[in-house]
Amino acid sequence: MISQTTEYALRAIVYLAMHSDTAFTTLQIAKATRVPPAYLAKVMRALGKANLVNSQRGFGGGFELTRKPSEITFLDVLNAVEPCRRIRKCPLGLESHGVNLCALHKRLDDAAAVIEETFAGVTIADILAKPTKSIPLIETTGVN
Amino acid sequence: MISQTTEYALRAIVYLAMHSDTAFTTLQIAKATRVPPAYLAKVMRALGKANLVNSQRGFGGGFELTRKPSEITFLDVLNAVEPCRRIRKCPLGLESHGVNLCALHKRLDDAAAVIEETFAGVTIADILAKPTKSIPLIETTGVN
DNA sequence: AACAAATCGGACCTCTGTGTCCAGAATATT
DNA sequence: AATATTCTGGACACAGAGGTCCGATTTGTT
Repeated sequence: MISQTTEYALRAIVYLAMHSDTAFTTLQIAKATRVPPAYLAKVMRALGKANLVNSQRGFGGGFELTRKPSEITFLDVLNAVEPCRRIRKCPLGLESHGVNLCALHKRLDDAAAVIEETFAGVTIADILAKPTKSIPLIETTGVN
Repeated sequence: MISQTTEYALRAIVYLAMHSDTAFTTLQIAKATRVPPAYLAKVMRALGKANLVNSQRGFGGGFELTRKPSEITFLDVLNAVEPCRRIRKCPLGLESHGVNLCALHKRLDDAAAVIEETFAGVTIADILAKPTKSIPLIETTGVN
């Protein structure tokens, strides 16, 4: 359902959110999130263009979030890398249907709508706050 | 969200449901549903393997549903052509996470789960019954 | 038996998502 | 000023989805 690229983008954003106010290089993020470094570089550029992260070149540079984790939603990240394609008009091109979707396409679009709405309501801060057995991106040793 | 192939498959199934107890050739279905004929042939084979349609070769042959529209769900069709990939274990391969998804992946899997559950609850009969302004696959002239 | 109508199966093509790589531009340190 | 570090932008490679095509096989009609 969700593309690989979107998942990578979310991992990176979550990682940055876990270590606020510090810049991280592509390589650092890639290592921590286990995303192919060269590909993550491309994803980070997309996140930059969407203004979700600031980038700083040169020595000591890297990426950091442009706003607080509580102000970044899943949908923001999704839209940055893979625009959510809703069904706006009849895919068959039937003139008489036009914008009035038939039951079939209405149902399909409803599914997309649910995802969109759900993701719009979930922030990165929610992910950090949620107490689960596993901590995002972190490998816990038996010591815990 | 939903693949092109799945949409094609649904169109074909809905079309057959609208004309029960008659066999239709790939070409007939393709024309009515506006799906590329050669590709629909491949999709129909998949639907046949999933036992959603019966196929009859030779003169007068074609496809028809194996069961009543009320007994075929969206999920049946989805699974026939594009198995729904849920997140079963940590995509990073973190040992400590394993089957206990972290908040991030839990959310992503939840989205997939919602689609899966929703589609499991919608039958082809529902699509036919639903009175909307537009009738699935049918171009209505101004006469209506 | 011969023929025509259909599906079946697989080979092949194209395009997009995923992924790699490298030269160039910006920036901090020395 | 020289150098090392890091992002930027684009070219290239690979795999899978979407799509085409054709010979082989089954089946009904004549």
